Amino acid sequence: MAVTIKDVAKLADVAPSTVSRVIANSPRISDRTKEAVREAMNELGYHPNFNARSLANQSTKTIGVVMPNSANKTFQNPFFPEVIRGISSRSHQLEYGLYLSTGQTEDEIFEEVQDMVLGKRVDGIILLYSRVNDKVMNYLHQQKFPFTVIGRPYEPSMTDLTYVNNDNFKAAKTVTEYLLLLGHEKIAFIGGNLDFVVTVDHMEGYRKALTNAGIDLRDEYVVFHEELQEGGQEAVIDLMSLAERPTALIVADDIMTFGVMRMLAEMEMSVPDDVSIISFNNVTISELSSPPMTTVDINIFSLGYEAASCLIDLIHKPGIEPKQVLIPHKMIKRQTCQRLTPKLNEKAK
Amino acid sequence: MAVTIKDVAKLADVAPSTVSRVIANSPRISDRTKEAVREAMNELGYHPNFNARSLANQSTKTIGVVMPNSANKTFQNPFFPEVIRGISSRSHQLEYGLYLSTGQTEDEIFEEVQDMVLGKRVDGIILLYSRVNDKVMNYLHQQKFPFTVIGRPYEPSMTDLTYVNNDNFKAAKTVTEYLLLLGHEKIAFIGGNLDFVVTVDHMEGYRKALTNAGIDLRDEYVVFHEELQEGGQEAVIDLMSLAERPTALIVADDIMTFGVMRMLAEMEMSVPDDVSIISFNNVTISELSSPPMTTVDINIFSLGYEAASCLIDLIHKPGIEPKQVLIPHKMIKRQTCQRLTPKLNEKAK
DNA sequence: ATGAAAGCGCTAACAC
DNA sequence: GTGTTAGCGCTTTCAT
Repeated sequence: MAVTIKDVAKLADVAPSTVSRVIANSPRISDRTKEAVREAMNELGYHPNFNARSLANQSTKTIGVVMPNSANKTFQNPFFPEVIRGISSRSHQLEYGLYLSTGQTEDEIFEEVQDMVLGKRVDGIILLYSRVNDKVMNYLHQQKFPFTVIGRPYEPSMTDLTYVNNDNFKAAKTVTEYLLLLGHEKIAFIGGNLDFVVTVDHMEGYRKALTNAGIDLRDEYVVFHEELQEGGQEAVIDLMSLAERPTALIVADDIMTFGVMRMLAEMEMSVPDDVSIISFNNVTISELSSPPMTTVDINIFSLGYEAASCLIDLIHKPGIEPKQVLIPHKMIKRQTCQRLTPKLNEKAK
Repeated sequence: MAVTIKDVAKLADVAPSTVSRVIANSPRISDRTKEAVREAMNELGYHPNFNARSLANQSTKTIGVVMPNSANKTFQNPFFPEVIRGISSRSHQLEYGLYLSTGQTEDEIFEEVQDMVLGKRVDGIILLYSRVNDKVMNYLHQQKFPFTVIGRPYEPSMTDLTYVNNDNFKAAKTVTEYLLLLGHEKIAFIGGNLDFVVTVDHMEGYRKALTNAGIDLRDEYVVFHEELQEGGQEAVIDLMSLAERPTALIVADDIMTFGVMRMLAEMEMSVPDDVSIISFNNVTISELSSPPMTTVDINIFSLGYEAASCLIDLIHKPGIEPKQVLIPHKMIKRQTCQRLTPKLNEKAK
């Protein structure tokens, strides 16, 4: 079909194996022949066939990126383009390609992952989420296939995994303490899907801070919602229907916060005068809410970048120690948090 | 290494070719042997090797997705996850995988694309953008490699391309007319990067509507900005510094609109009381601006879905006629447009 | 320093 | 219906 290594060999008057060595830039080939072969390549417009290479090499130079089921709107979150940008960036540097999962349901994704590993379609996999008791993660683990997780494995027993994560527990704790310092005591927590480990960690941080402060955790103040924007809106309805309205809200995700703020505006409640809000992620549009939201920057790009780094390391040195990378976070104070005034406290009742 | 077709053949006591035929579910194999072979497969846990298949077949069953250079923030737009979701959905149905470009600059991307086609890494390519005089598009075209474009080719002469697009000209024209009907005459246009064909089309639609209405197009009212959110903010500064401020804004992209609205809020100008805004795309967060923005839904998911459909068609039937698919758009009226009152007209001066 | 040849795992043309 | 065999294009011992 196309021009192959043989054609080049013929033209350069050498053996195919020599051409192969030139491609690999083997030091055992004389500069003279290297030159000649390269010339022949150019003349013929030779380009190595990827599949042939992969087959002979048992290596594809591509990494699989597995997203959560895109059936629901999770995927709409600007979080994903940004992690992928991070992964992309590092993969490109290290000359790895990216293969994307396309499944919409958990089962479809599981099938795809099996295909990727058993069919040797990729050299390693990055999991873009960490769900409690996740089939895919268990499978990869048990297959001993190179993979890294963005987030933390749900089981402490999975100590031999490589993952990159934020200290979500601490972030949530700090954020709660911050609100406490501002005088808030009725602090509600609007979490994401409880199946995701990050949600659990947020929850625990929130709980811990309250406990430390000697404040009872009220069940009515803790709600979880899967859907991003709709969830935010529903959560607000639930929370603001309570006899004792919260004066501050901790929201799992910036996009959700947009929903929260929208609904609050509709109720003619003002942020931060009537209620303070702080959330997580600091995606790019976050600074464009009205008012701009206070949030925790979790360094999404780095999460992706490091995950790719670790994975490729894992691929190159199979026996290597599992590594846990913690990406720092940082509170970004903008305009949705305010000191609680006694007057507001009244009003809230 | 792993279990191959030969192992299965041996166990089932047939020839390797028979096993291959069973995989392809060839009708020329008796049900009896099919059963036997399948059993052997299960017993051994056989899974076909992808690379071997691709090599023998000259077909990879994967499609390359090429994004604009992610170095700048273009990529942050929720537009991309959504097109990809569309592409994903269709590809999955048709059992194609997705391979993503990772290059950050135009040159890097070009190199990658060459690799994909020359290295036979993918069977076809979807271009997620359409830039004026784009190297990649030209290359693909000249190589006669199967590809589809989301957007319209910049050259009318490229009549043999398959692409899926919105009628961006018409959408922009309609939107301008709508503002005109609301009594606005000082209508500004905030466009995206002029290198993108969509920007040109928007521009033309805007111009046409004004001309039809007998209104002169003022150069000061037309600004272009590459960066999404920052661009929106800068544009507002420029526009509102004019002696005669516009009373209405047409913004190329919802995300930009967030920036626009943020800046307007900072200037204490109210939307839609002081200025009306209408924009394009209707990404998911669009309804969560305050106030919720009026925008044109361009059906992003369908753009991706159809692009994948067309491409795979192109791959299966090489000689097929090029096709142009037009995805309908729809104005979504929310709360950022208002009839111009004489009083407002005064104020604007 | 280079060549010959086997093999990566699968498909397909050709036999029977 | 099923087996034989020759590739697909590259890498990699093993010779020399």
